[in-house]
Amino acid sequence: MPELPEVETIRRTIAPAIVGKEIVRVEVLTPKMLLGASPAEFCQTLRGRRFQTVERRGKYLLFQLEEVNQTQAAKAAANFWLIIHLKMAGRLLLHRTGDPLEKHTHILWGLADGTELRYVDLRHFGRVVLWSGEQVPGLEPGRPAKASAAGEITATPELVSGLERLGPEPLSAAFTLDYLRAGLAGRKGRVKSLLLDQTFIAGLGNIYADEVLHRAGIHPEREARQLQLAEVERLYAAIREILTEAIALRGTTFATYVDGEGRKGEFANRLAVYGRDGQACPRCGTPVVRRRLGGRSAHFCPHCQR
DNA sequence: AAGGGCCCCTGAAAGC
DNA sequence: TGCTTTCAGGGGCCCT
Repeated sequence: MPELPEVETIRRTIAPAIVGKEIVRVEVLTPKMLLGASPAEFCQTLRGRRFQTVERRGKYLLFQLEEVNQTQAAKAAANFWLIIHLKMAGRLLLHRTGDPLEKHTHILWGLADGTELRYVDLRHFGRVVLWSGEQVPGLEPGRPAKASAAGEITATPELVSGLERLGPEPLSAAFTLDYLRAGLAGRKGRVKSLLLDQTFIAGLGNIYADEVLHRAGIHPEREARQLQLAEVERLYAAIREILTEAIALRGTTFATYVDGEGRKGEFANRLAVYGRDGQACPRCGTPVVRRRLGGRSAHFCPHCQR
């Protein structure tokens, strides 16, 4: 379940190991993970290019590519991006070329220095898109951008349209108390459902939504528009605090998550409610409750969260 | 607008 | 003990 802190940790561990390095070999072992290009197009386009930047937007990873030894004209003509969403169980791992292949390895990028970036995904839910365009859609943290004109390779809308429609980055200046207040006002849905809505805020998933609501002392089933200003202020602070702390601890390993170096995240030790149903709330000792909400499990303290 | 259900998929855990 | 069923979940999509 990589959410914003896990994806950011992966970005930070992967980036220094691949930026500036040329891709000399690409293998697609599971074609269905690819959108927008055939395996042959995918491999051919990536070979001979170099990772230029690695960015994150919400739970998406965005790899900008540049051609090795290209002229300025060629540079302008073909700007490619690799867009990856890890969904439930996707992992990006750094290996030496020739290391034994882990089960559920789907894509390999062999680099010129003998290292290899691997996409591994037990659930096969994640997707990888090759995107051609001057700019990648939705990159600005504040407002969704319109898609730039695509080149000869057209990405399948599914993944890219999700990227385009993302709401603001919760740790950016674009995510203000006023934005949160205005967004909650008038919404009849439950506050937790809204926190999980990626078009409202980018990057929260089930774990951090539950943790944020616990820190803010707000019941997940509260109607969004009924929150008082003091509660919205607590919610706003909790979102930024929890995400910042989780990034500092390199994310949460609950089941399968590891970063690019194979390391687990340490925020699991800090979880107050998620996965702790029946155990004592760290604040008041009341047993944590788990309840089905919108097809997902919600964990909360019935005493602290009203 | 918002909620429910379905789907993708595998492996762990629970049920029989 | 061993086979079968259930469940977990990000998010797109469809239907009401």
